[in-house]
Amino acid sequence: MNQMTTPRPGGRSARIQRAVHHAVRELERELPREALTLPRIAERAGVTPSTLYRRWGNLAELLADVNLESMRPDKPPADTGTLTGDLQAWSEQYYEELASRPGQRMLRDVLASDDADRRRCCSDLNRAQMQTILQRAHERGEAAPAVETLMERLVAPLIYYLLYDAEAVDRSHLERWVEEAVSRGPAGRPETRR
Amino acid sequence: MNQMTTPRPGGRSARIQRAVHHAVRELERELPREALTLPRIAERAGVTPSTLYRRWGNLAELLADVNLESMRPDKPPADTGTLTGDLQAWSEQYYEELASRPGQRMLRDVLASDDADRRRCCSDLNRAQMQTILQRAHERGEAAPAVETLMERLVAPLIYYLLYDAEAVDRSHLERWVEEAVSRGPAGRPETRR
DNA sequence: CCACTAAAGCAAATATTTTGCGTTAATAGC
DNA sequence: GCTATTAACGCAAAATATTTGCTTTAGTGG
Repeated sequence: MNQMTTPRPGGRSARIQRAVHHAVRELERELPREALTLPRIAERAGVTPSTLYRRWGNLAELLADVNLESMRPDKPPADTGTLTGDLQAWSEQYYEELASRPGQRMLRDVLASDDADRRRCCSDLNRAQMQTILQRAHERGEAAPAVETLMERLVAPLIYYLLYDAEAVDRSHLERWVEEAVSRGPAGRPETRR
Repeated sequence: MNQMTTPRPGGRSARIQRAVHHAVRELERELPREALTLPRIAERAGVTPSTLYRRWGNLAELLADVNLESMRPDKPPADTGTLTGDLQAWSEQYYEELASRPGQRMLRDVLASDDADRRRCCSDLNRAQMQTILQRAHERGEAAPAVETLMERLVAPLIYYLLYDAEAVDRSHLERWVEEAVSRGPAGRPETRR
């Protein structure tokens, strides 16, 4: 059921997968969420609905699959020269992306998925970005917290507010979370090991 | 669309709402999620499906409404005598509740809702629990952090992991989050004001 | 190039959602 | 209390969406 592993990648299946993903992205831009229907997607992709039902099971899983792909970052986080700067830049762009109408929809559609692997994968994308930023800090010789500290102090609050009350967040929140993440808590001094 | 404000609370509407909520809770225990269908709920509640479509719009919003009610705590958090103890107890029971199969479903169904007020309400339930615990700490004369600190350092990481990777959490995580939440970060000393 | 089979297409059978309209019952004004 | 008003419900027909059995197509391995 997971599209990560396309069986028979060498032709029709892959072609259809691309067509369907493309159709979903187009229709997500054109239609309000409640008008997104599986037969409509099938028609746009030039495929019969039963193909989609057989491959993805239902609309929710299809959207989760496509949106997870859309959330995959196309470029590594911006390099601003400092750990704090990198985190600040990352959090701002991440917030912009997920606070938007389509972003909110993506986030919710992915998290609504029944597939635990898919959800974990989504978190791993965030973690990988944090790793990249920490790796750079390390190379510069900056003291840097553990990756889980960044997940708990920056990513988690950010996602929490994006999900429950996106409007309540502003730049000052992001700055505070970044600051508190890099200066680590009293429970542990800043760590340098990657 | 929101059930918080039942129009004509004085009779049939309220009766039907109760019957429907009850039917959903029963069927959630009896059936796997994908078998939960709106006509089935209507039948169990002794109501015609069109009533449900007209009042709630679709299955997702109905489930979100019912599950939000289910998440409303029936009793205040346990009083263990200390702030740390209260937070530890609360986080353990909250984790137990939401890491379970039905808990995971509740959480996702509520957060999948389109209704921003409903989602915010869900967060406010958590915040109110934290407030209660802080209020007690204050009465005992304990130093205590601001409520938002608890939200960011304890509630947010907890929810984040429950959503993305519930199996990755164990008691030691909870203990750490509690500890780091009460000892506040370097960015601000423990606060006493409520 | 052929045999095999996973995946797609097609179409009939089900199930669901939506809608128009008549009916019921809660509420407000008297 | 009694009546007028109207929100919400029930019913049933129509429109959509989903499931399923069977056929066809086209990758893949020999």
